[in-house]
Amino acid sequence: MPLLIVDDDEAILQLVSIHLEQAGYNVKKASNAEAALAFLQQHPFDLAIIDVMMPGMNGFQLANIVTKQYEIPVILLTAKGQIEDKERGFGQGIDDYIVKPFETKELLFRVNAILRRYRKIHQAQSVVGNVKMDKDTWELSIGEKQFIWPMKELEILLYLLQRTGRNVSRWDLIDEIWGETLEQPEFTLNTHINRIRERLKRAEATIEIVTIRGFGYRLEVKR
Amino acid sequence: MPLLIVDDDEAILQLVSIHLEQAGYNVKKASNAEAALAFLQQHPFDLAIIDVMMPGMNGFQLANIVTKQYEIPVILLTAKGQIEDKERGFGQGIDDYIVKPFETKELLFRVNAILRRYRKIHQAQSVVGNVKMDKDTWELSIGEKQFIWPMKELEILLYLLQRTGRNVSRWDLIDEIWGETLEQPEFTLNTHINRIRERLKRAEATIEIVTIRGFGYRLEVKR
DNA sequence: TTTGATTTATAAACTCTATATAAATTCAAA
DNA sequence: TTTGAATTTATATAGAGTTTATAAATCAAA
Repeated sequence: MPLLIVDDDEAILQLVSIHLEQAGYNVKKASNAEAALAFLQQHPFDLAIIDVMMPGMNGFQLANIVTKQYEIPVILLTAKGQIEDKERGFGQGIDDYIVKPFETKELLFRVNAILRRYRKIHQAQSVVGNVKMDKDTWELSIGEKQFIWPMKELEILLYLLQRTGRNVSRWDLIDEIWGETLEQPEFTLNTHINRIRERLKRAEATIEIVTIRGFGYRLEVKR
Repeated sequence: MPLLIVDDDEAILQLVSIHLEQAGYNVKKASNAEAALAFLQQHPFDLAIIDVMMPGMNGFQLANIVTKQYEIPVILLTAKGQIEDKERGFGQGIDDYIVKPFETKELLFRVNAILRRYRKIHQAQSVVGNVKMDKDTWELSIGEKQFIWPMKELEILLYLLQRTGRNVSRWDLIDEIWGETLEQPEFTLNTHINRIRERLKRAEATIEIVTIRGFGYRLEVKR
């Protein structure tokens, strides 16, 4: 899960990212607000950790943009003296504060907590392996990249994603995706499955569609 | 966003205005109440920061006029000994006090907070790539140049800007921009998108509108 | 009269489906 | 166990149909 951490202090950047990466997160580092915004424009993140005190645009301003525009939770890092900042940030979309100096364990704990909470709310996503798909907007990301695929292929992939690890019959799939109206449903489905496989391979997805001969398909996580 | 700061102390005037300008505000300076009133008559302001202790008309009197007559929020700057002044001002439209000496950062926080409260919009600008748009004034700049575009196109662009990197359905867009009343919404939207693209290209914007066939559009930063 | 918004008309692009052909698997018979 | 026909699935390609883009015309408002 991609996180963004923004701090002008290189040491903290390193320290924090090492620990978060160890915990399985994908961490991008920015040493100022401008760099952070650039990252945000390129990739989707699930959470941002932002230092309040920075040269140029400060953490509060950045946090505001992040919460409003990108709608992801934010954790602010604030120095000891500025605890009153808390009041100013809460209720503005800031999800948590951590006062420097802090234990990395504590940070990790909070990150986990927030993401857990947040994911419950935003459960419009199907995630399997390194493939993530948003049911509402059809946004598809594989690894860090976002992809634009033809609709039919997205529909089929979603159907399979939602049944990962289970056998899905050809006819269930055909019924679900097409209803009745298809003259040569068998071959048409073949074609689509074939194309999806190609794309998954090209995108280096960690999932694959396995053929269940005589029955249908099954989506699995590669290992 | 235009702010007015009134103080007889030239040093403070300078210090504060530099910081506020850095934060993206448009700051006008007045060194006494008379000059301040002259400014207020000429230009609309969104907030005034006023020193209590001034030669001639004092800060309280000025603040009263400002809040009553121009109906904008006021922050009073008060020296350490005069904290009892607080009682005098609150309930009169004074929104906040700051005691000298103060951190410019603190002032900035309060300014942001108050403006937010007042106009509910706080991040009045959308910035993506080299495109910047002010939601209040519809000012649009691409690179260094400013542009005047037709309203409909600005509305659509803003909607997309605020959802950069996300897929936006045609119908969300149409609903948002037009509501219901449109006979051929599909084609109308096409036309507008087309024009926006032309203009973005001519202005050498670093963003582009990508088509999500069968769904809608998505605004992205070019690379 | 000029500018912006919408509609209409036409062109272009892309998806989907169908078809053709190849490859793989199954199964039965030798 | 091997072989080969039958069956199922994979892959490649092309045409039909749909969606979107573009250009031009009309309408409305300033």
